[in-house]
Amino acid sequence: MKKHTEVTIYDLAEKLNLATSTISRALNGHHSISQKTIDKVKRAAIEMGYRPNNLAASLRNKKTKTIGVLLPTIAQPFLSSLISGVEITAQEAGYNVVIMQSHDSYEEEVNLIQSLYSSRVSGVICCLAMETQDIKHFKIFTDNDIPLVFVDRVPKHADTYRVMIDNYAAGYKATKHLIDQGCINIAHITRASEFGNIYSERKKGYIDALKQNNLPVDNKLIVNLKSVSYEETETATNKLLNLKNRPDGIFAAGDMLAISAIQCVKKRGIKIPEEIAVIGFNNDPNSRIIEPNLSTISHPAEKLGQASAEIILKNLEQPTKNDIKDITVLNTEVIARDSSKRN
Amino acid sequence: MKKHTEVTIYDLAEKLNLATSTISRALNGHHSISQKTIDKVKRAAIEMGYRPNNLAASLRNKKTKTIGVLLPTIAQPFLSSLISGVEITAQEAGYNVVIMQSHDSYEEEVNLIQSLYSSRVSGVICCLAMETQDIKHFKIFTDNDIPLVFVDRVPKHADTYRVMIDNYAAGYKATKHLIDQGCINIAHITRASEFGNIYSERKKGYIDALKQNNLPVDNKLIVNLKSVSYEETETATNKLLNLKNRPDGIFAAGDMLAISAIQCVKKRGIKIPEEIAVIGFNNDPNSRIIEPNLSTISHPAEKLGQASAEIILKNLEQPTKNDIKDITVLNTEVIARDSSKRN
DNA sequence: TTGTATGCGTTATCAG
DNA sequence: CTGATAACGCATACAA
Repeated sequence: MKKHTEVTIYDLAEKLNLATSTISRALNGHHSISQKTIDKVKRAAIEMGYRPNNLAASLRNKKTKTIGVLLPTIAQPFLSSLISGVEITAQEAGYNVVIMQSHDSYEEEVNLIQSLYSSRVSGVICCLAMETQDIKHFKIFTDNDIPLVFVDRVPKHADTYRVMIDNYAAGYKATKHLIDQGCINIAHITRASEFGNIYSERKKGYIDALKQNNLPVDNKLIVNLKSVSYEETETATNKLLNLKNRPDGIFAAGDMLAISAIQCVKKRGIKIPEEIAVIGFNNDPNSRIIEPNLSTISHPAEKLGQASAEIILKNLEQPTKNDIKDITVLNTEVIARDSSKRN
Repeated sequence: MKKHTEVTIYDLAEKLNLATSTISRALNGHHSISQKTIDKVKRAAIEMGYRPNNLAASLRNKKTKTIGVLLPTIAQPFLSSLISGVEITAQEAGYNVVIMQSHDSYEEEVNLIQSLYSSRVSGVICCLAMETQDIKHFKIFTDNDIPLVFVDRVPKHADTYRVMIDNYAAGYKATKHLIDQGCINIAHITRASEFGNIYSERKKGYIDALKQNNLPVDNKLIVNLKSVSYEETETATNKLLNLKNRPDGIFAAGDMLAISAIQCVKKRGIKIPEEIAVIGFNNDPNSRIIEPNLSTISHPAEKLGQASAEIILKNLEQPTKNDIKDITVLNTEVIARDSSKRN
């Protein structure tokens, strides 16, 4: 039997000869209602197939119990792990998660932010699009006291929460690791710098590691790519390999970049790690499949998501009056595998 | 300046000396409103920082313009591509997407389904949890004419839309490919069968391909794993390699299974594809990184997502009175790479 | 073309 | 402990 008619608290009230307010309270286990009534109501609710309408409740309460997540794409191991962390944390607290992809487009990001606001999400977690150069479109959230957390690719100067890793330190560590393996001519493959500047920070770490270890910084060894495609990485790598002073180490700012580089190096018959040591960034699943296994920097994606969600939840429970929006920095470490180990 | 007070159509009405109904219609570009008023209203809306409250509209309209997606996990290349397909299609139509993960648990699936219903999503796309053995928890959607689409891991008998690949045919093709390469003793590594029976279909295809090519079916060559962990796959593979009649081909029902198997085979110093040819399933990014590159079955994940979303959208536009819920079957093909090519 | 009145399903306030 | 009623913000039927 189809019931084309939604069962509401009115129906329950009528059936049980009670007021809707009593039904509502009973359903929510309000303390001022006798256990007897609560039981009676709940039983009837199940019997009649009552399902609460969150929409109505949200409208009334002015809170939706959903967290909006906006990021460049979800089809990337790192980001889908991050979402997973958000989702699990939110779910435990009874929150839903709506996910949107900006596809690294500023325009889409702006539109989706509007849309999230119109949906009256309780909080927002965002990883900026590659294209994004300003964050004025987020003002609507801060203006309306909707907790906002930037994660991973975050603006450098902003009066909002930020959850991230120390990209500078990680870049330093990665480079230092190669130096420790005996590399003295280290190249850096990275992406053209952006507003969220995770890449530029990694690069700074790279440069400082070189300097502090008395190694020269050679701009010809630094490559800024527009995309992460295999082709672009291959030509860039080939260029490096053709240099007079061919690098003996490569620090790639992402695992896919590193993997493409390795594939290219191998094609040329150059030995890894003996002739060129390689380290990537992110600890993608792929890094354990490429041969030799890729050394990389661990990136606590799921924890970033979890931390972001927790900040939102905490703020929703007890809105911070003071404007202290702290920055959460999670730890990273070098994972040394065969692509760099020269024992 | 913070504005702690939401701007509503009432505010606009007051400011412009118009009725709220006029405002509402103007905002929606209703044809019965003069262009002049429309312009005036829209301008004022922007000026005053008006943002539509989707919640209220949804409650009134009884439609939320959001699609619920429930699947085992999003942190898997195949599934995150699928979501991506849903999301892009939905976004174009002005729909939002809420995503939930069952983590392959029946209990979680049931709870989340309730939650989706309570949120009054306009439609639902679901890939069943591994544990799930029945689908009575979805009855609430069909009972209330909320379009429901099962995708990929779908129930065999159900009066709902299904979007999937032909797992039987794909299993057959994969096996036939190995036979064509000269394999005569082909093992099959798969997962313990489930209600959504994608694996059992693939296995049937495998068996029929053997039979129709006059090859014996040997149960010792068929391995059913409980998980996709490397360890479990490794021990299973070792068992196969220790058999008296060692297989000369392996059809793994998933790329990760195939990759683990390859890694194990290589450890033993057995040559791929000369001594053992391997084919996987899904065309995960990983399959192009393992060496030798993994032959596999293409799986149109994003298209599955897109097709599912389109069915939901079409149904929302013009609800199907008749109960014809068709099954959409997308195409797959063999992608032959080095792990199986024995030219 | 515009205005009036009402309801969508809840919850909170205030009374009893 | 329970009940009556208003309000959340919007969109529609009906009137003008």
